[in-house]
Parts: sequence; structure tokens; C-alpha cells
Amino acid sequence: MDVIKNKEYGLDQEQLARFAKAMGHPARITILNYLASMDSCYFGEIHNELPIAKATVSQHLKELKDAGLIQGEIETPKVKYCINRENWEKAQSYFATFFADCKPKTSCC
Amino acid sequence: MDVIKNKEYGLDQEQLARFAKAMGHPARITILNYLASMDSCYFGEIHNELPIAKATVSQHLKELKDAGLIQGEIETPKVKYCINRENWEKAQSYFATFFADCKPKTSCC
DNA sequence: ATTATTGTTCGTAATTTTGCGAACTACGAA
DNA sequence: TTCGTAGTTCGCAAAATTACGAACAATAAT
Repeated sequence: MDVIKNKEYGLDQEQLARFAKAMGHPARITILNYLASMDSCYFGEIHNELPIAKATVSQHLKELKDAGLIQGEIETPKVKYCINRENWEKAQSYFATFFADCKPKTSCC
Repeated sequence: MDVIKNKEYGLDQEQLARFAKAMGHPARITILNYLASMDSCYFGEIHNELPIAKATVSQHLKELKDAGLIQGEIETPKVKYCINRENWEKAQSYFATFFADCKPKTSCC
């Protein structure tokens, strides 16, 4: 009988990859660093930190929001962005576990 | 005098983004998990874990190698891949620092 | 010499990402 | 009402990513 190979990836792997992918651009890392450490987090301030057009900044923010790492709220006429604490901690835990699970002493390396 | 805005991203941000980008695909996370925890790490074994063609596996391995997270050595007629321990720890430290630097209590969120 | 095994590389296609300017929305002020 | 401010969305282009099969290279076995 043929071995039926699971053609999917695990949910944890998908989730970790999703977080990693969102962090996979220097502009988005810069945004996250900024939001993680600054008092002010309006779109304009973020835009000022970055060497790219506002349309592009908006896109990057959207990707971070879609990945769950940040959230935004309208504070007319501005838009305030923040770290999504819950998912931030989830991401932190995913990465920590990922790196902790490396047991190179017992492996082939 | 005009304020000259730095049009580049920081080296740390570039490096972290590079690591994150390399981890930004479930196949590559699966590969890293596998290499991090298994005794065997030949190409064929890796390929067996994944639902994709060998050419694609080879490409993913190349990306991980380019990012510095793994290394490969020929063990004719097979190819053995391993975690690059040095850079793995570097990545671990980058991610840990990144997440640790979030101080949401004092920020706008 | 031919064949089989193990991976890599090539060529190609489809999709996604990145980036920009222009147009647009929403709101408050003049 | 018209204008200015703050961002988002649209439309587009260029580049990168993902994926595959076919062809290739390198070695070992027959």
C-alpha cells in the first residue's frame, strides 16, 4: 500500500511563517521597532521615519495589520497605530519556541 | 537648514528582516524545524517531509543558505544540510532583542 | 560503457511584492 | 462652500517569489 504523504504544512509552521513574513522587510521592522518603543504612533510620524512614499507606508502598515502584529484606530484627522499586544506576545512565544527547539548537540551537525 | 533624512534602514533592521524573510515560508520553517531536531538531514529526507518538488526544495535550501541559517556539505552521493549554529544563535538573539524591546506599558497603546 | 542514484541548475510560467503618483475620502476650519 | 490636512485606495510597472518538469553533473554499481 502506498504511503499517503500529508500535503499540507502544520498550523504552527504556517503561523510562524506568517509572522516571519510580515517581519521580512526592513521598513516593517523599522515600523515595529518604532511602535514598540515610542510614545507617538501616528501615521505621519511613522512615515517620517521611513524613506518611502506614504502610499507604500500605508501598504506596509496594512500587511502588519493583516498579520495581526499591529492595530490601528482613527483619531480624526489622524490615524494612530499600535502594537497588537496579544499577537505580539504570541509571535514572541512562537519565535522563542522555534529557536529553543534546536538541539544541535544530538543532531547531525 | 534642511533636515537631511537618512534614506537607508539600519543594519540591524536589515539583518533581522533578512532572517525573518528567510523564515517567511512554511516550507522553510518546516525545513528548519526538521534540521533543528532530527538526526538525519540529507536532502532526500528533507524532500520527503515536504509536499513540493525537489527542484523547489533545492531552491528553498539555497535561500536558507544565503540567509546564513543553514549550511550544506556533500557526502557523496548525498548532500547533508545542517543548521549554521553561529548564525542561528545570532538570529535567535536578534529576535529576542527585538521582542524584548517592546515597552508597551509606557507607549501609546 | 551503461545505468541508477542524488541533487542542482535551467527555462518558464504564474503570482506576489514593492513602490510610486494621482485620485479619492473624511473631516474641520475659514 | 471652499480649502487644507491626514491617510487610504487605485492603477500601474518592475522586480522578486514560488513552483514545476526537464536537462544536467557527479559518482557508484553493473
